Amino acid sequence: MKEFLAITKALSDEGRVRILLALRGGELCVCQLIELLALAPSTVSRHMAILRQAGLVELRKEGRWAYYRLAGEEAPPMVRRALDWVVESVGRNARAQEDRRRLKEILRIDKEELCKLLKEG
Amino acid sequence: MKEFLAITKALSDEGRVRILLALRGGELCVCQLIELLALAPSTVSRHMAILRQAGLVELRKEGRWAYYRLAGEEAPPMVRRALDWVVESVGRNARAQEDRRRLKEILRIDKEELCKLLKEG
DNA sequence: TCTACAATTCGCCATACATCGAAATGTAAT
DNA sequence: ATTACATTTCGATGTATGGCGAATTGTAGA
Repeated sequence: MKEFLAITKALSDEGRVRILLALRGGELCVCQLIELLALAPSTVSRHMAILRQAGLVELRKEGRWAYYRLAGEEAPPMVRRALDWVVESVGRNARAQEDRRRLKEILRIDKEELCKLLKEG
Repeated sequence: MKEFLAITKALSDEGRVRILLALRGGELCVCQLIELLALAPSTVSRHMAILRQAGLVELRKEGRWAYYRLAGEEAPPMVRRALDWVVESVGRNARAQEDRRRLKEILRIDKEELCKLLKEG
């Protein structure tokens, strides 16, 4: 029950749901999610910790960068079904499509460049 | 997205999840849920309002009594899948089984009798 | 009409959570 | 070694949420 509630709580924030949907296209760097959601780095980092604690996303660290991806096939059925449910329920949402569009643009920018831009404003 | 978040928020409280699982056996009166969860009537009523707003349960009023049941087949797929997910994830939980046992006993008591007992404490 | 009563709504309190900026962490480059 | 920098952790603040008791609502019976 605790694990289940960790998932439902993780899913009960719009920003975190948007993150999960954005990760459908493959792993993303934290700075890319910061740009997408327009939130403070500390806030996004906290969101990722919550998603990770719930088992919904996995982390890969490479140098200074942190890449997050959706939980894989080996994840517990409870988690897999949660992710499927999210995608089927809000994957075609207006907000989700807008994010998809913006994400394409964000991915065009080099990561290093993107981080610089974030600092300036 | 708003409807989806209404569901995830509704599901992110243990008491409300227990209520949904208890309703698997068919509709229940509010006083029966009060007894099962050992919460104040006002609290249970609020929980039911949240579940109803999310579309997860339906209400039937009969005289002074209010009966709640799980959303039916005609409910949106998002809701149906949520309920299926809940049942499959925590339906066999220890807490859920204990509730099932206690619910059997509660259902043996006449509703009028049960309400009287609740007043006394 | 008046009373009893199941359920709901309201007002209040304590706790949990989202957010931010500042400080800390750890890695890469100079 | 030192600096630069992506990310995380920490501390503070405002808002949301769960809980209760009191007051309200609406229905059934006296």
